[in-house]
Amino acid sequence: MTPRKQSQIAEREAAILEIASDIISREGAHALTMERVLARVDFSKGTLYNHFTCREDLLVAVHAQCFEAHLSYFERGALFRGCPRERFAAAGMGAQIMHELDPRPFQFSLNDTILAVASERWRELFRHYHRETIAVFTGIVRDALARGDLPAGTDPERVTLGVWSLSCGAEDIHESGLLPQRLTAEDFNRLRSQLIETLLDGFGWHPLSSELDYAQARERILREIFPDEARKLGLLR
Amino acid sequence: MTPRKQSQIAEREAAILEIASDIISREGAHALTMERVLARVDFSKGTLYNHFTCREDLLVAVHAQCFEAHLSYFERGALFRGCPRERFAAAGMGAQIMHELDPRPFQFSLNDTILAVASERWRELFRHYHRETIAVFTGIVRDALARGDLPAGTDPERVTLGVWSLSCGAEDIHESGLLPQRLTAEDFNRLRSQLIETLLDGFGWHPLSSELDYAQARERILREIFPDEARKLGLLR
DNA sequence: AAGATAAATGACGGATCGTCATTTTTGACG
DNA sequence: CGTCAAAAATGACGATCCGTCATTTATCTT
Repeated sequence: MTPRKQSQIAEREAAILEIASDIISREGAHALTMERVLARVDFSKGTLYNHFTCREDLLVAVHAQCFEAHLSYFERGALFRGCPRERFAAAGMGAQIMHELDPRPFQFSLNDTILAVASERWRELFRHYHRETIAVFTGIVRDALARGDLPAGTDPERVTLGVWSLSCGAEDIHESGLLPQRLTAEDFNRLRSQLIETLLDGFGWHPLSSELDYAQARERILREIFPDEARKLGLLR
Repeated sequence: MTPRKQSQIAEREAAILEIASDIISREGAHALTMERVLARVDFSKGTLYNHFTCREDLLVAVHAQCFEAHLSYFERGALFRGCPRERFAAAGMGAQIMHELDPRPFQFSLNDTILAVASERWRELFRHYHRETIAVFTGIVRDALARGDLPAGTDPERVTLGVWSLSCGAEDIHESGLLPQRLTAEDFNRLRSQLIETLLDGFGWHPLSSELDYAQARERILREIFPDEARKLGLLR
């Protein structure tokens, strides 16, 4: 296979994913159909099915890509020079910043049955990024445990699972439109962050949110880790 | 309309909901199609569409029914004679017991777009039970606030939202099969309960889980509130 | 240039959706 | 009971979407 040809195929794949992602962000996952992708593309159905074995496969691929995009932000946040609890918050802020730069509603959880019918290629990529993401957060929790910031015997995976669940669940509920009062995206993100901090307080992770100046920590994180993005969003300078 | 006729229509509706619920619990919501419901019923498509305007409408109706079924258990738990924190736990146990008696995987959150296309009848019924359920929990939180068990100024709705999010999110993640280790339903329920208790500790809701004998509280709740169900499940006597 | 391999095509059968003109049932009333 | 209007039930229909596969086209090898 000539490189020319290879890159053409890769471009096409990227284009499909871009279109699929656009449809999902505009109208939700249920609106993603192969026919609609085809309508916005200049090659045939058979070629589309060479890249993605079925509708679910494409859905998983979009999710995997989204995970990949988030992961780099999580990792940057985890590099913040501060105590583990600040680093954990910084990693979370990474996702929020990314979301504000490119606001695509996104569920990080995929149904079992959807994953099952997807191709091995995309399913494993999705699982890979999922594991990597969990690992970033769990790594920070382990650091906190090593320093004695968390009670000995705390299961690091349980902390991550709790935060992850809370985050996904809040997203779900927000998207269902069933919240008593309608919140702006910004208010909702603040609420979610506060709930996560409350949960971490519940684990006894020091310094507790009452012992930490969050406004200042947030300022430092933005300045030191996400300066360009923060400026672009008008959060800095 | 003669009563004979009316009850026949009501029976039919119940039958449809039962079949739909069965399909969903066996194969997931994606497997619910009008055609498959029709295949298990002895009347025609047009009649089915007299009861439910579209697939999504039926989905919302099933969810509303499930909410209704849970609500009575939540309410029973809330009547437990104990401190608010115990009552909150008792309400949650109600849902678990019901789930074990009739194990149907269930998401309490419905997509915005699904609710939007459903008929007003079922959508409003769903919203009604949703609000009622939230109100049960939020009522207990208010009682705790009134007694000074929670820090003054705590927003009761935020507590409920946090618990609800955590609960739904954990369910999602469990069903995605992405947990590192595979958990039994029982282990998962225990894990979820513990995460919720941790979150409530984070809110500073006294008595904290460390200050309370949970095994004993659980025993009392089963004995006093859910004696029949607990015995049937072999949790008592 | 010819043959072999890989990629692309789109027509097709099948499932499902939701509609609606038509038929059947029901109930009210003389 | 017979008539007739309203209500309920029917199922054929057009439309959308799925995923396949025999065929055509492009690319590579020698």
